[in-house]
Amino acid sequence: MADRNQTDPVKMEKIVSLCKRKGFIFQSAEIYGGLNGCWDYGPLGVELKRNLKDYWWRVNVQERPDIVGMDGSILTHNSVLTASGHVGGFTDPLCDCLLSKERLRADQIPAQSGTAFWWQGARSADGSWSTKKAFSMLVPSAEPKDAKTARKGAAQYYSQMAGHGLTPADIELIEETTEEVRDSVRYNPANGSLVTEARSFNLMFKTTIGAAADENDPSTTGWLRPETAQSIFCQYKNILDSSRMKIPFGIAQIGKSFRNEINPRNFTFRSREFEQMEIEYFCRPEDGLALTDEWLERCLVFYENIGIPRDKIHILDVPDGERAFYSQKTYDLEYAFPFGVQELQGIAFRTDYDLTRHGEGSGKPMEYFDEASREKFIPNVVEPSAGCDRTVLAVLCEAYDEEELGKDGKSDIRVVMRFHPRMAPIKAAVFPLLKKNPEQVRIAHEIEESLRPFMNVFYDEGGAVGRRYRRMDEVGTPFCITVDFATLGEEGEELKDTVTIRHRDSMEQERLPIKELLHWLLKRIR
RNA sequence: GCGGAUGUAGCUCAGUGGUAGAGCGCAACCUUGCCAAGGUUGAUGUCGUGGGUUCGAGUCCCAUCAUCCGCUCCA
Repeated sequence: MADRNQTDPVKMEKIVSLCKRKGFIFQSAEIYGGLNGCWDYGPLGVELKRNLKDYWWRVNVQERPDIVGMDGSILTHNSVLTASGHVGGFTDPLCDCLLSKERLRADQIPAQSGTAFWWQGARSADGSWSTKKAFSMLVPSAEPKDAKTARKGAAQYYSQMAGHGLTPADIELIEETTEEVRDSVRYNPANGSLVTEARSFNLMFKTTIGAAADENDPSTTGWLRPETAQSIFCQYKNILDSSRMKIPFGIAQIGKSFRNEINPRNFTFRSREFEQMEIEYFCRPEDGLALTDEWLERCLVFYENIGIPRDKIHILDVPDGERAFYSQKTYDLEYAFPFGVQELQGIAFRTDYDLTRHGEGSGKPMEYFDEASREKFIPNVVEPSAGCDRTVLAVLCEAYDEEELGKDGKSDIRVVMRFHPRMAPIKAAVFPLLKKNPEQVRIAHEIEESLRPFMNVFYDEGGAVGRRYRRMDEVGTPFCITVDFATLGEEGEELKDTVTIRHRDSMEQERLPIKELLHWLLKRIR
């Protein structure tokens, strides 16, 4: 297995560049400077993502009698996320000490009074280094206002100086001023250093519902959902009653979720707005562990079927102490992205935690009555939860390939997106060999029109045919169909009404009658 | 959030205070009987954004936004 920390920034840059150049993924609001953590899918990207979602839905919902789908609202009732623990669990105001870098609870810093020393920056005596970073240090009233005490504030500047081969003795503080402060909570009691502004660490997007809503009134507070799971839990009873499902059964959902990530990173991998593909599979408590393993296997098969081989998925059996407290078993499925090994999806046995919380929060019964055993119990749940955008990104990374095709001593690098045909945004391209030949053009258009109702096809007649093949390689089109002189019957009656099919991966060609094309393609792209 | 770097055409980048550039790509035409870069012509720039210094700023200064790398964080 490859080193977990191995990265390939150059490859990642090439993928990001190709995504923009060919219309897969753009930065959101790019013309206004970009919106941090948000991305837009272009014409090819949306086809790719739709292919992924459609295939996932087909495999996990339509082809299974024991799973049904739903599509919940994104705006979420305050009580739902209060009951789930999302609202109360993580809203402490936190700040960072500028000196020690430790993280402090802002509401637990005692008010202090004393003299604050301010500097607008620092420089070395010989002028070889300087910084204009402002810094402040509090000397509490109880201590003598000794310049040496205050000077320790220069420690803030030490780490930067060290990089320039300087020692603290060389430092010269710029524009030292003092200020008497009373009952301030902006200083770390442990070392006197200024702390950053307190920030709330709730990662959810809060909003108000209703035009006259009050931001501080809990009854009009709403949230953009941080996961799709909660609406499944909330509707579990309605779905059970209306669909006549019996345990074990699952509810699937694909949809947008939102997290106000502190630090979006790595292209679309960590976005503030993202799409999830989740299943909550309800079962008897004693079946949860075995089902978790079953789902692990199913998920691995799914990834194989979208072009990510089994040996590229790292299975992390999350150990005790690192799992969420309510989970008895969690697998993280990871993929070696060019920026490191990162989580694609989780499979968690969440016990009866969620339904119990919503039962308590709503006061509504969540029990299931099992006719066979005459038992009443709160179903347990196994949750395979995949990130849709992350999977698209993994598919892109896995597909990206460069092939050396040097000829006559000249270097020629072919960039190919080796998508599985069922994921490819464009399934087939149709070319006339020569655009000046009206018959070839006519037949090529006829083929294009005959395929279009069944798949995304692309017609092109510009430039040499080899160039058109290469353009299709770069966007991962698996098949190119070329109408040539043989199609017209100029090379014998037996080749009349046949075309060449050129394969993206091998660059090899074969001949096929036009009337067999549709069937031939459908078999390969489904 | 912290530290470092970067931001100029669709992409990759050059431009060191004095008229905005190249390669590739793209469009049109020519050429082309099956695997890119042959010929001719052409289009595309708030030099990330906003201030400042200057007679003059892509270039210097400040702020801001975004991206990348390393920490941190990820209920």
